[in-house]
Amino acid sequence: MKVGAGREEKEVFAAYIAKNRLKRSGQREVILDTFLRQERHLSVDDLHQLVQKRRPEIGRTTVYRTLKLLQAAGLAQELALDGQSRFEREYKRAHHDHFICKSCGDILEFSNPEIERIQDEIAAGIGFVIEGHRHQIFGLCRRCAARPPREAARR
Amino acid sequence: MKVGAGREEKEVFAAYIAKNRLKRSGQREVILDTFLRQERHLSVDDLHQLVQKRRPEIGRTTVYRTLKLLQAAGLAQELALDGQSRFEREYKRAHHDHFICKSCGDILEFSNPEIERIQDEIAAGIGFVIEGHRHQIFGLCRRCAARPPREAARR
DNA sequence: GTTCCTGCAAATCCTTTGCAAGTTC
DNA sequence: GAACTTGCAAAGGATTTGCAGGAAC
Repeated sequence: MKVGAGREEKEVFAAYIAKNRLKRSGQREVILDTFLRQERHLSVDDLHQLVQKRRPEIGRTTVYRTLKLLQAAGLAQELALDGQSRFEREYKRAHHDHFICKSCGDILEFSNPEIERIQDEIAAGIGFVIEGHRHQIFGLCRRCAARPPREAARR
Repeated sequence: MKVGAGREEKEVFAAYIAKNRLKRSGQREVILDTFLRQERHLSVDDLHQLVQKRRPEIGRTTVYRTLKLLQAAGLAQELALDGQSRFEREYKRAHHDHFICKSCGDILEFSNPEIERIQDEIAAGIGFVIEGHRHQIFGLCRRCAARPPREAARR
């Protein structure tokens, strides 16, 4: 991640806090900063663990709650997977969908304007007003597909 | 649903039972029959309630377990939504994806070969082997979109 | 008889909520 | 000091599992 990146997002968060008459707190600062330093798609637990390395006393509940704020502020986006949700940065990022490797759990992004266009077209055809969508493709990533029947990694 | 429909599926289920040395049971029969009579996308609870009208003593657990069998036999497909799963008939039905109305909960189906083709193309490009996908579009169905800000119906 | 099924209650898993104590403004 | 936050424990909701009793083969 680029040096200095995240500054803008921190300002957005500060503005969100101010606008909604909420309060700043050390926990929120650490959670946001930790979140911004990651490129991966983090589960709440992933983030909580990273946060605890810096401030062991911060609880999982606070991570859940802060993530809700980040979503409301447009900084984080939830990726609703099967068992648990994962979160990724959203600020100034273009819309995209995901490939999810069932073997190693890796998540790859993709986007295609043509698919979006067709979706809109079909929706318009039936009078459906789109508010959001979830397009996830499951399977094996290149590496896992290459590694034959061996056993699956984590997950 | 057409008269007599479901017969084929019952045969498929019987074959599945036999092949796997499982046993037939009244519960399974009623659950399958009830499932086949529905066109909607049923939650486990929906199905359980319908089943109980015919055989009040059948428990939810058995419905869960039978639904797993139906999936394994290729007769039912799970639609993994946010809070709870819903199930739809799968046997000899073409692949399709869903529009889900956030207001009335209605689920509409759609399919587009072009989207599937593009997906395959992108996957091939990154060496990803597709095993399945979930493509759900949320928003408001025609009727709910027409009915302005009034309050939302069920969920 | 053996093996499979069933229903209940209990257990899981992830996420949310109640609450008393601690912070921020 | 009022209003918001926090962390813990408890609550929730959907789904699964342990188990003893009951069917099917």
